[in-house]
Amino acid sequence: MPKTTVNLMFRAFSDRTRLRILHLLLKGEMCVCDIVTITRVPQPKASRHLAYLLRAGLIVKRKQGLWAYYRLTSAASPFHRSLIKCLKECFRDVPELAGDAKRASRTCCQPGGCR
Amino acid sequence: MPKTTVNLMFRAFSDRTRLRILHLLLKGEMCVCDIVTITRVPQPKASRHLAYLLRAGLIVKRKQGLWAYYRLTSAASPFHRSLIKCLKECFRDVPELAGDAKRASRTCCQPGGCR
DNA sequence: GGACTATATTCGGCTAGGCGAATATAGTAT
DNA sequence: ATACTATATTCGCCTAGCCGAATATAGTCC
Repeated sequence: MPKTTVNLMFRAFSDRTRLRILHLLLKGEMCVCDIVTITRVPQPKASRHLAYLLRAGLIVKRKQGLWAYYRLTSAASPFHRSLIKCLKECFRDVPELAGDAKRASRTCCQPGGCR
Repeated sequence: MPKTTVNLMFRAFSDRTRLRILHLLLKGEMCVCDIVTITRVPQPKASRHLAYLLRAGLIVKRKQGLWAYYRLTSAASPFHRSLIKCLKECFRDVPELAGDAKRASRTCCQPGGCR
């Protein structure tokens, strides 16, 4: 029985680290080093989860020189849109998200990234 | 790191069988034997997934004599409500759901269940 | 009591997936 | 070339969780 996109997406949301990354990307494109700085997650771990999200079709990658920028894919289906809504709404239910948001506001995170 | 309710709920939605069961329960309360008949899933497997959904706080159980009836919990948080919206919207993205719906309409599934 | 029914749980085996640590890749700079 | 930076991947280990098969529980009926 092959897995549906729906299953993959739910699964992607079910990990705490991935949820944090996805939530960060709600604000827009972000490079790996910013994600690592903000979440304080070891870099290989962040990259692994980003690869997972990429496979699930939830994010896209843009390579520029040495940097890799990720952003959420634009939601094509109503299902995908609702899922993003869930993401926004779980802010108060996941403890780490507040701390991430605070650190994100202090991190440059301009268009153009960590430079 | 303890798991949040959010994580548990997403995880609960990430299994195909559970998604089918949850989708059935959108129509209202249902007993295990109806779920088994409609989904054609082996009974122990259905019970196992129902136990999982119970732990995740997504459904509640009502025991009446020999029968066990399950229904969705009423969504308390905005997050939970959006998640249920996702459930409704993934109908066309998960192949089995159409067949389940067809069989559900042929099954009695009245208030009072399979009897 | 025994037989029957509906549901739940346990067991063993297998796979997915999480982690830290180490290493690889690849672009930039000198 | 070397050195440095950002990111990705691999490795080995461990846990969660899925499955079918078998068994247990528990309520009903005779």
